[in-house]
Formats: sequence, C-alpha cells, structure tokens
Amino acid sequence: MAAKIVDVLVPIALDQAYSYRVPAGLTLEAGDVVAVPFGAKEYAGVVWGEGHPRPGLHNKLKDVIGRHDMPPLKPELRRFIDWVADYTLGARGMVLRMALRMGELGPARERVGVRLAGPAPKRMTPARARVMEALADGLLRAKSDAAHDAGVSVGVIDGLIDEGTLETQVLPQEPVAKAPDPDFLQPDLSPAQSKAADTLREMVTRGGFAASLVDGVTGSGKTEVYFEAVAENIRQRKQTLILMPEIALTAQFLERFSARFGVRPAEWHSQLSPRKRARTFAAVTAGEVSVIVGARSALFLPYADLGLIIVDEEHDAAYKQEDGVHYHARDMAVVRAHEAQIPIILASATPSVETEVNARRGRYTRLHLPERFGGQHMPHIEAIDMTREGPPRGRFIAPRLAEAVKIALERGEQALLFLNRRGYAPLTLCRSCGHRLDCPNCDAWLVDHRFKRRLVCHHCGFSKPIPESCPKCEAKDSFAAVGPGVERLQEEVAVLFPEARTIVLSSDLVESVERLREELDDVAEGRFDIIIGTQLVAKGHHFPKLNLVGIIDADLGLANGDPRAAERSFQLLHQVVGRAGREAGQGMGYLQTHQPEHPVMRALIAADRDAFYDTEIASRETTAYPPFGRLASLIVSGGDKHETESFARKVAAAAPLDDNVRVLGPAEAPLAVVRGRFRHRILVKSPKNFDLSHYLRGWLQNAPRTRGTLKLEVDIDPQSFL
DNA sequence: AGCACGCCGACT
DNA sequence: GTCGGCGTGCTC
Repeated sequence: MAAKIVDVLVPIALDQAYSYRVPAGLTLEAGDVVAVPFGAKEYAGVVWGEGHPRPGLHNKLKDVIGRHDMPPLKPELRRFIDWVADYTLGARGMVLRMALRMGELGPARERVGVRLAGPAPKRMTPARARVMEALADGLLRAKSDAAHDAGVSVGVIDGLIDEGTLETQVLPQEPVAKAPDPDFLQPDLSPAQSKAADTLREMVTRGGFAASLVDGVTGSGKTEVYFEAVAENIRQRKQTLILMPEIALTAQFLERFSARFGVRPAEWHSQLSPRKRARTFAAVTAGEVSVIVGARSALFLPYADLGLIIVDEEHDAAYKQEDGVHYHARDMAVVRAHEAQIPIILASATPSVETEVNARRGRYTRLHLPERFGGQHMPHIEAIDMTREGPPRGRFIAPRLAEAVKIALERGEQALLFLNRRGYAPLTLCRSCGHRLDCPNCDAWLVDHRFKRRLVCHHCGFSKPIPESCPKCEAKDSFAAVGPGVERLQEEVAVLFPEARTIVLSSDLVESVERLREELDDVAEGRFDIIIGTQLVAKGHHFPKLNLVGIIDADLGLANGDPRAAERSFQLLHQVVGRAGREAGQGMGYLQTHQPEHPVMRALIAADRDAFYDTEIASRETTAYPPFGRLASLIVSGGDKHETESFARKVAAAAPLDDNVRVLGPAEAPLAVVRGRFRHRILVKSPKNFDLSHYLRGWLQNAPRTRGTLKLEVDIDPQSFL
C-alpha cells in the first residue's frame, strides 16, 4: 500500500474511520496498529485502508504518530469487525475496541531471582543458615520461592543480598500458559465418543469452514470428545479458542483440561488483572498461547493463527451481550469461523432451537452421544400435579416430593430442591391495607431477603431494611410474604427434615468465587444432605452423591410472554434434573407443576428431547419467529414518561414502508420502569432472508434524533424480552 | 467514547 | 461576579 494518507479506525464510539498523513520514513499497511492523535487524546487505532479524505479536509489532516510494535490485525479479523458492526448496527470503533482490549502495555514488573554467589555472611544466624542450605545447589530461584523453601521471611533474603552472599538476577517472564501436550493422556473413549472424535479430528485436519454440533446429555462426555479436536489442532500448531458462558465458574473444566493436556489453558475474561490481561493479549497476538478458554469477549482477540473455535454450552443465554454492542457470541463465533475459514464446534445437551434447526437441515454436522458415560442412566422424571396433590397453603413442597426426599436421606443420598428465585419471598404485602412493597425506581416488587434483613429490587439493586410497619397504613406486624424464594424453602425444609444438613446456594449469598468453589466442593464431598438452590446449581459442578432433584416450581419460567420461554425452561429444567444420579445409581426427578400436559413437561417426563424440539420448531415456523424469521427490538428509554412515550411513537412512525417488515408497537416494555427510566419497545419482524440490519439503518437515519435523557437502543436477534 | 464549549443556577 | 451542573456537538 505505502500510501501517503491512511484511514484509521479508532476504538471509540464512532462508525467512521479517519484519515491521517503518514510521516516520511513510516510505511504502513492495512491492519497495522498505530498511535494517532484524536481530539485532545492519543489512541491506538488500526489502519483500515488507504485514505480517502474529503477534498476540503486535506490541509486539516494530522500525522500518524507511529506504529505499535505488534502484529497487524489480519484481514479476516478486520472483515469480521466490519461484519459485526454492520449486522448489529453498532459503531465499528466499538467493535474494534473489543479486539484491542490490550490493557496498558506498560513495562513488565520485573521478578527478581536470587542465587548463592558470594561468601557466607559475617554474622551467621539460624535463618541465614537455612537459606544457605536451601540454595546450596546454586540455582536461580524467585525471591519468594527462596524464602518459602528456606522457611524464612523475604527480609532474611534481602539481608543476604546486602551482604553479598546472594546475587540477584532478573527472572525471565513466566509464560502466560505453558504449551499443552496433545498426547499427555490417552483418553478412554466409548465407541460413540471415538466415532465423534474421529469426525472432529478429520474436520480439523482438513481445515476450512465446517460447523458441527456435539450433542449429548450431561455426563455423556462431550468435553472429552471435543478435547480430541483440540489435541489435533495443537498438533497442527494452530490456536484454539474455547468459549464458555461464564468463565468464573469453570474450575472443574480447567482441571479436566490439565488432566488431558498436562497444563492449564490461558484464560480470558473481564476479571483478569490489567497486567495479566496485557500479557495474555500480547501472547495471543504473538501466537505464544496455544489454547485459550474465554468468555464471549475472547472472540474478538487478534489471534496469530486461530485454527478452531469451540462454543461450549452453546444454548446458554449468557452468550448474548445486552449492553454496548448487542451481539450473540455463539452466532458471531460461527461468522468468525467462516471469515477465517476454520472449523467450529458447538456443544450442548440442549441445543438452542436455532442450532437444532441447523443440525436437522444438515448445515451443521450432528455428532450425537446417545448415552451417559460408564453406563449411567438418565434420571427417571415424574410430574407432581400441583392442582391435585399440592402441599397445604403456605407450603411449597408436595407430600410426594417430601416422601422422596425422606427416602433419599435414609439412604444417605443427597437431594437438590431447585427454585429459581432468590430471597425469601418475591412479594410482600400488607394484610390490613393490601399495599405491596415496591421499588421506588422500577416497576417491580421488592424481594424480601431475610438472611440480609433487607428488601431488595432485583432490577436496580435498590435495597432498604424491612420496615417495622406498613408505609401506607402504618399497621404493625401486618406484612405477609407471598410466594416462595429459596430462603423460605429452607425454612420449610428445616421443619420437614430437622436432622438434615442443608445449604442454600444462591448468587446473592455468594461472597466470592473462591468461597462458592469451597461450598460446591463441600456439597460434592457429601457434607450436606439437602441443597436448596437457584440456577446457580444448574451447571458446572458435578455432585456424585446427588440422586434426587425436586423442581419446586417448574412453571416459573413459562409465565411471561417471552417467545423463548418454552426453550429456556426446557433447557434449564433438563439441565437441573440431569444432575441427579450420575454416579449413585438411578436418579429421580420430580417436577412440581400446574400444567403437566405442557409440551415442556411432557418432553421432560418422557425423556423425549426430540418431542420438545418438534413442537417448538413447529410453533416457531407457524409464527415466523427465529430461526424462521428475523427479529429486532428497538428500546426507547428516558427519564420522563410522556416524553419517552411520544418519542417512541415518533420513532415507530418513521419506519419505512416495506411489505416484508412488520413493526409492532411501541408498547410499554414488560418492565416498564427500570432505574427510574421509562421504557418502550418496538418489535420488528421480517422474513429470514431479508437484510434487516440494512432496513434498520435506513429507518434510524430518518428517525428523530434523541436528545436529553432519551436513548434509543437497537437489539438485533433479541434474546430477552423484558 | 472523551472532551470542549456553552448556557443556566447558587455560592465564596 | 465565578464555579460547576450537564446538554450539545465534534473529533481526520
């Protein structure tokens, strides 16, 4: 290229690239990472192509400051960034920002090592003698290691350095991750696993774009299967990205990885320290990292030579980014694999309807793992019809479930009672005047959290102590808790099973990731008899002694008008009941429901996953919902109710006429007020093969501008309808 | 996204 | 009179 003027994309909320003069002596190519002045600040941007400044702009151009010392962004990544920005209607600069999350590449903090070099110190002490002994081999070791090995404090080491007994040397940086060994452990695979692994290995060897779905129930060994593809990709000396929905809770996964490959993989997620982030980023760019396990943001990193993408738990809703650039990491992963012409593997026990349809149509190769590993059986599921055999008023555990728990406890097995509701009760009302305690900022009830003695809003975080008397009628002791949360359930469990050791696992009670890990270990080792949990218990950890799962309210996720309610419910409930009986024999699951004939319940009871997908796919097809049609959601929000509403109407009125498109609304969002902001939603539906992004772009160009507190967000392929 | 500019209210 | 609140507009 070697142009005198280049277009540079800066990682800020702008869609446009800006033109800069290239100073003499600097040669730039597309993809080069450069420092440029922009406004008052300096940014690391990327050369997006040759400059095409508007004629009048020529004499206003600034100079590129210089080129960053890092590999250029490959064309495939630049195409991917353009594609994502175009598709999501996000600013290209914001998408680029996700690819340049490099942190500050400041000077590396030097780690100092020590080794025995000089004569013994003049004054010898017992501690000093221990150091001399520990370092007698004359080898270099980190200061802290030396202190630890000798059983002394770092101060003693420092003293010996001053004496000249020890000499210091800067330690080489430890690599972000050591090289995984594809042959560290020969896996012991079932015939079905071997067959699937062969197919995947072949896909990796062949290269080029190919998508496959590893589809098998919890415990069928999906991970072991795709690890074989990872092993093959390591042998090909290419990088592997393994996407996980929630990286913080993957301790068990990291252990399985190191059991198979001998080392832990590199990690990428938002909680990385800036230093670790910068080092990992550099290592990924330089190709020094072979396998990276990451949250959705890892999809945008500038890999030196990416050869394989794996999306674990591909159905998980956490893959959808709901703020900033709205994107679905699973879908974008397929796009990236396609741009890079590499294989992608999706894995799930309960695939998303989109993925299931792609597999049924043969667009994705389905690798089915039909049974649990080691001859374990899927749990036997029964419904408990709450209209006919429900518990007495004010109680939530039906007699039949209570009996099953009793038997499990007698056998020394664990029981899990699942209720996807945090706190004590979702609603508190005054018995004397009927007043409901609600959030001052949101259109939502305050949830009673008795462990914390507070009322909490689950939408904005507002909380206040539980008042003594009704704020409306001032009646004392008049509050009634309506409905159950996990804390209330524990109260009932304590009455029914006073001897049992119980634990409540709920995200709001989690002090730290480490503490949760300990608690999960305690559960796994059998230090609790009854686990009462929210969706926190649905994934990740494996509990060998768990043989009984009771779903307290199987209808909970079906209540709202969300088009994905059935799919979500099925996935969650399937995952939770699947936790029973992986090692301890025949597992049992009970679904407490008011609608035992609902397709979700029927499919779970009959252990007929396909039946669920059949009905759900048919229903999506008749309603032209995704994947048989396309959806976008425009969310208008603002601080003033009327202004927001009238602005939303004006936006909707600006929609270009098109026979392909149906514009629904604006309507008040189901959660009409959040954090004091009023929300209206416009739903846009189009046929599948219609360029909805292009249509929306045209629309928004002619829509009235937001001003003041008004905000207009575009959510393409919305997953949440709140 | 970040920052400067500018226009209004309430302080040393 | 000036400090500072945030609404508006611009950045090669």
